Amino acid sequence: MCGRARCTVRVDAVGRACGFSAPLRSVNADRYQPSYNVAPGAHMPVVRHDGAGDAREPVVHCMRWGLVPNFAKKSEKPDFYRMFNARSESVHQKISFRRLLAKNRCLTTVEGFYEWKKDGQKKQPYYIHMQDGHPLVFAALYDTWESPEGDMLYTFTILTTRVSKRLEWLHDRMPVILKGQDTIDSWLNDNLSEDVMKKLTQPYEAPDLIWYPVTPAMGKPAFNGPECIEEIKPKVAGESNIAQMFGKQLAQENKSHVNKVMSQDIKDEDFLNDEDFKALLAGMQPDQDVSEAVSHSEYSSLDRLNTQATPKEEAPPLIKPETKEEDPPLIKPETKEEDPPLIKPETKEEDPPLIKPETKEDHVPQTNKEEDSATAGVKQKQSNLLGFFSKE
DNA sequence: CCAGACGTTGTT
DNA sequence: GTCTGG
DNA sequence: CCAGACGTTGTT
DNA sequence: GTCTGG
Repeated sequence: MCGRARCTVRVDAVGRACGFSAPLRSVNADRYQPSYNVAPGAHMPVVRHDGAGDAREPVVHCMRWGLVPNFAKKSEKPDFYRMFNARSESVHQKISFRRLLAKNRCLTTVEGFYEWKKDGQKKQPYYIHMQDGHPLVFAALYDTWESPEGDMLYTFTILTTRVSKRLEWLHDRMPVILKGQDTIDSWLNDNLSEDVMKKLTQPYEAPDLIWYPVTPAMGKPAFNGPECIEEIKPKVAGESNIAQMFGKQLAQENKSHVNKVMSQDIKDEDFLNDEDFKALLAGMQPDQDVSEAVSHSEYSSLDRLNTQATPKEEAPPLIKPETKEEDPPLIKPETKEEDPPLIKPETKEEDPPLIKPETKEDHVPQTNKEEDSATAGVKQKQSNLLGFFSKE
């Protein structure tokens, strides 16, 4: 599945990432805060078609992740976590999604997403992304919901599918990644047959989708800087020492067949690098000044790629997830503070202060007051097609 | 007819 | 909105 | 998705 | 465990 992502793509690069050569009009771009750790509820750039007939055109519309269906009760707060994913296998038999298939398909682009793999008690997050740093294009559906105040809320959900063979050891679901222009166009334009649908929702198998472990600190949504995607050495039971060496070696082998994806011309400037991001946090415009940066964006961090980043095509998982668990490493790693002893010593001496030390932690942006924008509501003109999705 | 649900994970 | 359950 | 809280009384 | 918040 997909419940967390890095979304730092610039709004003006989203269209290109989806294969549009001309710049796209944008809607509510101001609400989008690029982040290395977006969760449902956040605003993200989405490409959808707006208008009908001759006026029909693709736009980059910043919407909130997590579908709030049109019929949601106005009496309660919108819940962005209930439907942030939609299973592609069942999407046409689910009431909440089926209605969106004809006219409300859209795309969203992220540089990568996170999955947590449980290793015993611990959960280790991994960052999954294209080896060359290009954004991933996800298939998505959007809907609108009118708030009690009369504002129109746009939300979307990301389609998921079973995982590719390669990703199997990590997880069992993954987002529907559209690969290639034909696939993207197919999803966006109004001609979906069952066959096409099936083809589009195949799990992404190519070896240029890679992953590595990242700091567990990114589990906290407020931890949303570039550190989120820094590779760490997994301190995971069963994945240390030998396994790591193996992974490293394998990753190197795999480096030999890196291939380029899509024929588009995506440049460094399309991504927020660390400098841009810091500037952004500081309230500056990413575009102005901010050195020329570039230096160590995607690519330098890619050089540090190692550890079982890329399991082989059909090779079984390097590390058998179930096989280990309690296996002590051959060589005792240096003192791990986190290591739970077999028997819990009661040394746990956390004296609760009478008064909670104030958790200075968040500077979380303000609440979004979905104000009435000049945006016209979508004129949904029902039209032809789609007798298809009435199967069971 | 009206009322109520409408979704995804992951877990042992 | 649209489907299921009573 | 993960993180963090999870309660009452009565008070200035 | 279960709910809320981001």
